Amino acid sequence: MADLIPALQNALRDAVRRLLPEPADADALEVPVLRVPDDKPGDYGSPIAFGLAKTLRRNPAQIAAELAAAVVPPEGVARVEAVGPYLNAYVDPGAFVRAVIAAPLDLPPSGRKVVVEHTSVNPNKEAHVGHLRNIVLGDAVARIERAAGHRVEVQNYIDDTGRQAAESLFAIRYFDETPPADEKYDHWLGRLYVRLGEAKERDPETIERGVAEVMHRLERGELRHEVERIVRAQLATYHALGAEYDLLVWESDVVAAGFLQRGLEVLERLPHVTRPAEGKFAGALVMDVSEFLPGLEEPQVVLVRSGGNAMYVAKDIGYHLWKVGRLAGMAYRAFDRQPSGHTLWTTHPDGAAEIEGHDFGHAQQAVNVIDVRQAHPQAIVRAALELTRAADAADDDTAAEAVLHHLAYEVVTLEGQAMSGRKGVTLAIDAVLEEAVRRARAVVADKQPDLPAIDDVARAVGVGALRFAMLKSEAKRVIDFRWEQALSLAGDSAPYVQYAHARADSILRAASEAAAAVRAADWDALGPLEVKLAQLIARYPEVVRNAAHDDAPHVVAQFALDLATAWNGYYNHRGPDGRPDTAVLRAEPGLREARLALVAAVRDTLARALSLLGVEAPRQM
RNA sequence: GCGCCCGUAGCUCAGUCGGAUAGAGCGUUCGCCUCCGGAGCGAAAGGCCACAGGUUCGAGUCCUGUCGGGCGCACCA
Repeated sequence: MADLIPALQNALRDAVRRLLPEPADADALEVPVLRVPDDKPGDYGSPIAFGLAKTLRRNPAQIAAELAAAVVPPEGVARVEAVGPYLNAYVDPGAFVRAVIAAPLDLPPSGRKVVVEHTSVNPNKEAHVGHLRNIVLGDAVARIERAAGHRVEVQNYIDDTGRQAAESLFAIRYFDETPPADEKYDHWLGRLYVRLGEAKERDPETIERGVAEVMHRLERGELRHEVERIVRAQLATYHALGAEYDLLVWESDVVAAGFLQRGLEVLERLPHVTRPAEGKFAGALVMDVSEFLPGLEEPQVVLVRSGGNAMYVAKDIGYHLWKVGRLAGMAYRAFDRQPSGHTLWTTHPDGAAEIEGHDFGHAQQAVNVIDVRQAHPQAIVRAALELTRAADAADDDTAAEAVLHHLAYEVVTLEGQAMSGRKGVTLAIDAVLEEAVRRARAVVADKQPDLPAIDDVARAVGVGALRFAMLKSEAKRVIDFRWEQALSLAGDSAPYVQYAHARADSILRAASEAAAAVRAADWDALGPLEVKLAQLIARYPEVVRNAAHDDAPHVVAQFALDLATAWNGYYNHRGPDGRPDTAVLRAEPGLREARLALVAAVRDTLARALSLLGVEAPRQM
């Protein structure tokens, strides 16, 4: 609960003030308050006496005892007592649980806008398990940032002028094949791409010439329609995973909008960006990034080669200057209608500069979900953004604070092997999805054969299990993808949480069906078991804040597991006599209503946490 | 060589930005449906939190070093 802890901190601070020779010293005092371990008495505790022991030069346990005597418990706290050197508070169960249930789950709007870029798969083949982590992570981060009160725009960058797209498109002509009706377009293209790689050994000149020509056509935007076809096929996969986007950003449009040139003009005004007349960088445009990347052997980064060609980072910098509102001049139009009904927009040469109700870019923060191997180039983009911001702040202190957070996630290996598209050590997301849903369906059919919407449930469970497996541990952890582990339906998994949710919902359903004599809740009948559950629910806003601050979905996943575990434990709890003592529906009137309210809060909080991870919470499973 | 990340139970991972006797899942062993969903619950076993110093009343958490593993260090994208 939001205000109980500050109230407790204030009460403790007041007590300290009475104890100190210089009462003013207490004003700035930090009062740590934590939940007490399960085997210790009390609900919230503070180690405040430790810190005071030093300045007072006295035994902390003694100080704790004196503070306990001096403290005036705030509303909602029954009493405060010393437990050794700790100061533990017992909340008043009725008041506490009621307050937790009444507290809003939503965080207030921040007024900040965050652009989350993720997916950004090359438009030349089907997405594989390596991309899976990116998509799921990015999607969850977007949901979490939104829940934290920020305006969020999800961008998916389409590298339509790259070599990979060119190779795939050229392969169609080279092998002169037409896509089969029974194979997804991106899968078919991926196969041609691999075949072309093999054919290069036999016929290098023709292929090299052909690919180069396709690249030029791509740059001129002549093959837009062909690339769009690939992108649409890939989008079907992302949508099946539950991910949606706000805007596709095409590299050819970034270039056509002049962001490369204009970005370079912005950079050239910086003292860090120079054009050496001699030395190894003679004729090139370079940027000194030593301020941001200390310890580099070579602090100069080439932006434009001495031959005049721009490096890729330069394009990326231009793109990012637009993201944070330093450049404008892009055109947009609708691309697709996504499963939720949300329109997916795209940049487009024939689009409109203004779209009613949309203000693309102009973010205060950019989050880039890109694997850790890109850490270097990302740091360079970030350095460029920081440098331009610093330059602006010098003569205009209203310059927006724009920060780039590179969410660097580790790679996914496949059964211990490094993933490699070329070598064919790869696994398509579509195949994994199919298998996940198939396995989930078998379990659902076994456990709940009479379930009405069995296919929907199997999908929710299968996809949920997969997403959860990608999200439950930190991004910087290497994930080795293994079937039985990723699709586990037991233990630390989405189905475990979903099951807890469905169980709560089934109680609430039964209650509403039997709603004959509804009493007013008797909050005072609640006890310590309910407090433990409510304490977890009360953490939710803090969990969202922390997860958003660090762009760390695993924080939410771990919370969902904790809450589900606590709820399952409560549900199965037995009293000293060995009999269940937490029955909800069969509890006495009054207590029953209070418990029902708590169960509803459990269910809603579980559903909310799962939704932040993009995991559905079926009412039955 | 330089830089970043990781080292916690047999395996896979958490650990509330320094607090109480380090927690889960999987696996192993033993229990629990005359009771609201057993995809569940309870219990047992399993740990020099890589190692060595340091800071602190207090270190898995912060600092330094060592060892082991991963990744990155282009006028490539």
